[in-house]
Amino acid sequence: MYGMNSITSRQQEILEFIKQRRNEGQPPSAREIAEHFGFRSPGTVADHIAALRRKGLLKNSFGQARSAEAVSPFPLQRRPLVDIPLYGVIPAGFARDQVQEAQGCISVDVETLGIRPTARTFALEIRGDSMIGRHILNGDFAILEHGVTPCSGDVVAALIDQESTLKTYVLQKGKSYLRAENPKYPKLIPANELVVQGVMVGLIRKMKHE
Amino acid sequence: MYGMNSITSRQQEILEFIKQRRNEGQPPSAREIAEHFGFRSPGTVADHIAALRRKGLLKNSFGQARSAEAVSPFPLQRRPLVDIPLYGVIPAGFARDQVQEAQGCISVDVETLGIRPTARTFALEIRGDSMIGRHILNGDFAILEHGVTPCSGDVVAALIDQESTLKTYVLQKGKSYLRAENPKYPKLIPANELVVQGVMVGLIRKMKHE
DNA sequence: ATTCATGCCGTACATATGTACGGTTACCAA
DNA sequence: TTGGTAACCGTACATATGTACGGCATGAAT
Repeated sequence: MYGMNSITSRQQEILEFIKQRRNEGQPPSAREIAEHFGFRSPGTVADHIAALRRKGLLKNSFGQARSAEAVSPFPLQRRPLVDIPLYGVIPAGFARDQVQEAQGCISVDVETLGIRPTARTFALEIRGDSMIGRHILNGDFAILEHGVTPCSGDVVAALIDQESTLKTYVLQKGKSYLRAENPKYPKLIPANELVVQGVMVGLIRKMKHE
Repeated sequence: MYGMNSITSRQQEILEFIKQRRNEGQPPSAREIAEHFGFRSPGTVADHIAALRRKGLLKNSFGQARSAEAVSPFPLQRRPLVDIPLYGVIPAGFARDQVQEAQGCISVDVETLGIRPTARTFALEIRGDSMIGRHILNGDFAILEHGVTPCSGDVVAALIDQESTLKTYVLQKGKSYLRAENPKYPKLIPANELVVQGVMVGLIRKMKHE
């Protein structure tokens, strides 16, 4: 006996192909796999699928079209994703079904950010360095959640002068303020009449690297 | 005529269902949609699919199983994802097919991080505050790319004393050093003999928020 | 009243797709 | 040699699945 438990290079190729196609859209059908590798028989693919199943590397439902799914090289390979709409400026009102203003979309798996798919989650590109004291930089993407009551010390997005800005929410002696985390912006703004658009729950930074 | 161009609530429901199922794994078949909504005819689903296509909200290939795909409410709805293995400590050697040591997996869409799917991308959970000067905190996840030659000023992961640490790579007078970005760690380590494991290209932060 | 889109039912059909079965070749091990 | 696995080919067959066609009811617009 040889290669009983380890994966062969051919099987590796096929597994990679399936994973790739899944990420691009649909998992491939058996005949699509056959065509890609030049097989003239769908049975050949079935053999490989069976081998990959035996070795616990692939999962698929019996008789279901395009159901091949790679079992995690990692404990959990594909987790539920959230599609987070990306706004440049937060609109004043949150109309539930008006997502037209979204400028883009960020997809991150839920586990990574520790977010429950609230559907009230959105992203905001940071402008300025007013929150550098909290290590939030210009160009970062803040992940926020709408409809959560902020605690003191939370970073929140609020609408000030038609512009949404990120600030620290401070509760002091029963009064709430917004504080910038940069000595250049020493202002403490009363937050009584302000609309808090969301509480920050995560951050994504893209390093400029050309 | 009424409702010619706008989407009806029923169609909205079906579109949402398709999008949800896509995110969870496979797009649904027509009969699965029918079952979910209590339709007793696949033709009903076909009608809705046709309507959604007419309105440019759905895309699907003719005759292909499970190919329903929502056309972006955003410019691009589902983009290619990268599955980034998450290591606690980077192993000394990078064996191409040994991914067992991965402790988890982060899924982010490529566009967001501006990464080409190099398959040599990995993630690392930050320990310590040695890079606080670059606004990288304890508990952050660094996204790194292996096999890239670092430029001066890049943040890199290097293996020091069996531990991988994040440092700034500095090229000075033809010599290369590693520098911590924290006054508490004022050391400048010669990088000649060091193995640079990867260059940092992105960062993901999860705010502790219970 | 007439027309048209929506929203559904049933049935039927074409094909896309998974799966089974038998055969072939090559390689490795006992 | 004998046995087992891998890796293919061909040809079926069962079913999963998309699609077409005709029909019915409702509500809105003309």
